[in-house]
Amino acid sequence: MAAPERERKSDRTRRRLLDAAAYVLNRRGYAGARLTEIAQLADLQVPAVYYYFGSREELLEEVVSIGARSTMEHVRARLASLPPSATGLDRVCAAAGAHLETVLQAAEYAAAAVRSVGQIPPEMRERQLTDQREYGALWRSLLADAVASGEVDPGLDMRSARMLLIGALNWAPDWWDPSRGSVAELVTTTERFVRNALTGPGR
Amino acid sequence: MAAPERERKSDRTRRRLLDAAAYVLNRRGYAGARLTEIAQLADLQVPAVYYYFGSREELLEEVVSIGARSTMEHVRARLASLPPSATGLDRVCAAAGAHLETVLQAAEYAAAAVRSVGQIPPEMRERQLTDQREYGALWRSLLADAVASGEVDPGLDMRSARMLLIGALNWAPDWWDPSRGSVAELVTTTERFVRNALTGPGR
DNA sequence: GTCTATAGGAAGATAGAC
DNA sequence: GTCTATCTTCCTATAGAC
Repeated sequence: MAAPERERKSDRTRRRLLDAAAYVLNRRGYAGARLTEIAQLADLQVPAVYYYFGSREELLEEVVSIGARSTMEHVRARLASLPPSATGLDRVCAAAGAHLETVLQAAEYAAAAVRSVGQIPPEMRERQLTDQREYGALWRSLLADAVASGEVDPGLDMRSARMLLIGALNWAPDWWDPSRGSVAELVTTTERFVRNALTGPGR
Repeated sequence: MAAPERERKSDRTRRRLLDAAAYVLNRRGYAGARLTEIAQLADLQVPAVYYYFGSREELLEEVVSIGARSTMEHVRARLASLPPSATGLDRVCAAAGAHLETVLQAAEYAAAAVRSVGQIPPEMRERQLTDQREYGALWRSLLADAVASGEVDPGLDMRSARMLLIGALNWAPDWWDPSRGSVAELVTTTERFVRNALTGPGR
């Protein structure tokens, strides 16, 4: 029995709420994300939110959590798809491209996660810290590998370089205008930019 | 007559309010910047704010405006101080370093301006657009010069590269921890990072 | 599941005393 | 200049009908 995994209506409504919350969170910031606006976007009245989530905070936290996880998954999947011949630097560039794709399109969630980190309440940040550290560790090891294989400019402090890199990617939702070009084009320039930045001059 | 330009008490209070607003704006985002918190930080009660500013919005807008201008001025000053022998790329790197210095230390204002752009109300953004365009134009011309003198990797789309670059700089306040190193060190790595990113590989 | 009605609180803003 | 008291609005959250 048990019909095919058809998504129940309830699940779809819940997802509509999360989608709406991610959208609003991106545009208004954490404090500015009002339930009225979120509910309206999801074609509901405010009280319906409380059928699905215990509180406004719980809803927003789930958005941030989904965003953080999906970015990590997308990056991991991209890395897994690379041929064994890929160098450490190739892997870094691929990760950068995948991260960028996620914050730009895969969902508003990733952008929301990334951009409201600085504004969420302390206890919530605490809970998200595990995921963040895991993602930070992934990048650290990617860069360490590239350094170890001698592909990276030794004149760079790796912690700073890593953060500059991630900053460049995370800021993209702020200025990127889909009508001015495809994600793919931007990803191409970005991967080149990253490769240049890390490789350095005369080798 | 007319005593030396001693700052009046009123001016000092006004500045305290602006400082407090910049601080809060950075940490809470645009919607989260409450007058109660701002006033408290400035050792005042909320109504006193209205003696100096017409509204909460007016106060926050002045913070953003000061931030945008001071970044531009700092960058301009740095560029003016370079020897005529500086190449286009040298100038780009110097501008990046100056921009970074400003958002990291010169004031909370610059960081506030840069980081809440995405959250401020539309009419306010409209008014700030002139300054932003001017700053954008400055960067465009810096990069165009560097391209013209053949110092830049022709494989890069310049608009994307410019935005990635500025993003990397603007994100720094989010992760930079003064206790882990000096601004000067970070500036050094950043200038190298930028030079690498734009120069490209084998020349 | 989703609504209407409403409680409870907090925020921006004003009035007017000092 | 700065305060206390207060108005109004808006938001989160709950009660309870359908």
